Amino acid sequence: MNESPHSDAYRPEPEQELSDQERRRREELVLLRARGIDPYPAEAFEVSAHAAEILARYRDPETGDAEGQVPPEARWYVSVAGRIMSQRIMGKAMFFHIQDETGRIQIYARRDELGAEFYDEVLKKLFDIGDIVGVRGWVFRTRTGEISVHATEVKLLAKALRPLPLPKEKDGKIYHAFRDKEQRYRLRYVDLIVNPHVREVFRKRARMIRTIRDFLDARGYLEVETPVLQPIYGGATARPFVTYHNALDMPLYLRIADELYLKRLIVGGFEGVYEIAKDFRNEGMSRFHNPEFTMLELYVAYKDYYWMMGLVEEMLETVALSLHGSTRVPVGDRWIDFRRPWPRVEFFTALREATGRELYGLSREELARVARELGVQVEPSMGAGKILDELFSTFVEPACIQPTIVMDYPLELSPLAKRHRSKPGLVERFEVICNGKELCNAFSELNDPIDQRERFLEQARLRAQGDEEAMQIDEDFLRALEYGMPPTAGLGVGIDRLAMIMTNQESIRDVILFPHMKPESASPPASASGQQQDQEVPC
RNA sequence: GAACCCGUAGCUCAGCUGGUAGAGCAACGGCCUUUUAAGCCGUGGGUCGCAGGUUCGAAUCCUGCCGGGUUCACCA
Repeated sequence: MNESPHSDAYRPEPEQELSDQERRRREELVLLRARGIDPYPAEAFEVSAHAAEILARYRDPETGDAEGQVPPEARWYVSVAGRIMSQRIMGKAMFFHIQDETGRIQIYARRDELGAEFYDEVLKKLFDIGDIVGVRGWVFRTRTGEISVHATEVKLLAKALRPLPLPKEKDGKIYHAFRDKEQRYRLRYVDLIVNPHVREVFRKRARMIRTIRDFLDARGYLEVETPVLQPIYGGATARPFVTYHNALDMPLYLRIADELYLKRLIVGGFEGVYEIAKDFRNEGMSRFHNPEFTMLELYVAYKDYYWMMGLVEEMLETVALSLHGSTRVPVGDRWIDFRRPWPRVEFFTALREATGRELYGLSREELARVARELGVQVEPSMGAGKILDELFSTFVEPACIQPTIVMDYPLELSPLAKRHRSKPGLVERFEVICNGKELCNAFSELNDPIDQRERFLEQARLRAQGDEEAMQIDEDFLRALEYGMPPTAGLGVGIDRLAMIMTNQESIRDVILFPHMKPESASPPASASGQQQDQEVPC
């Protein structure tokens, strides 16, 4: 790796900046080396067992008797590695816990077995909570019943120079937990070390995605990768991040959706394609929004949105069963039940039930008047679609806690969806609303190239009127449609929001390992205001 | 982008109608060979987010800035 110039913000300051605990740990490095102990040894440490495995296997009362009752030749010797998480030193013997990926196991170490000098001068004085060690020894059960490893060797594998914000625990209750959100998100590695439930959230998230992938693969759909850098962004209404390609001397956009590329693949003859990937939207941040977020998009040829409803129901029910062993998922102080089938309600019916007003067929002016009567602010720039969208998210969405399929959206809101087969002014589109938020969005895809061009032109008109989020005309996509796309059903699922529900987390930051944060220290890189940065970046 | 709340030791927090900082855990020294929020005795550690202002005196009051949280707006 190159030597790169540190910015002032990140250059570590010498001694004075360090806390007393950090200074002491750095001094210990010197003392360790003086004794011939490398605090960062190169060689591998062979691990023969993990904490959870030891606890599980030794639970057997036949082998789980107190030390001394298992003859030496019958002992189970193990080699474990992990981070020291607690220490109790009692003169000539000590206990400590180490934590590996699976959990914690207690270690018992005695001076008369490890050597007086090593025990007194190294283990007691130079090993700290947070250090990573390897331990060899045999498994036994202590007088108080805790399954532990009786150490015959303790080896330092990596010295920790910073103290851990360690919570205390008694009778299952956690004291002084590390819970400052800013610190937890910025120092996610520390969060993961000291907060086991955080590790569990991300294991569940991984299992969720694995389940979805297996579900789609089992049906023969092809997982693909499409461009993140796009010359024209499309597939959703949102403001993009702009970047710059130096060699081509042109701006590029980070994708806001995969949709238009995946449909090109359907034109190309694949009959089912999906992508689970990051999209990027240059919008505000909140506990439901991160600038980069994960989306599943799926397109299946020769299907329509009715078929897709069934698929989504089955897929999310499968996810719930996989993670919870039940279709019922705890979210906050209630349960969400993904058991099929879910209620289905038409967009305008839902609005009518929520507001007591019939809005289907009303003109823009009539909608604006009704909206104002209902206390919803209407800007002059808002079209009919925008007003309906506003009413929907005010009156319908928050009330949908259990998974609900809302179908048949107004045409103006859906420039990529096919016109409804029988209802004028509507499109064959549905959303799954769950826990008061949109979770999925799906249509019978618009495959009429002439109609698609008209929809794009309408978007262009909105854009000309100042709607920054209106879609751009993508001539290449239109060309692809002109070659002919089979009737196709498409689906988008917000993976982060699904993860929030499935892991019972209130903020999207709790299901994204490294959520976006403002820089810690004052000055962001100069010229951050411009989006046409073309400085050479050394790499 | 707006409103409200928050920022004190490594962590969790107290102190805030002004008088130059405290607790528990963590750390350091000592005792302790089955402890587990180990225990007992002793010790150190903070330019109270940053910068200004008011005042004899500011962690405390005022202003601005930085960062975070929540709600709203935009959106998924």
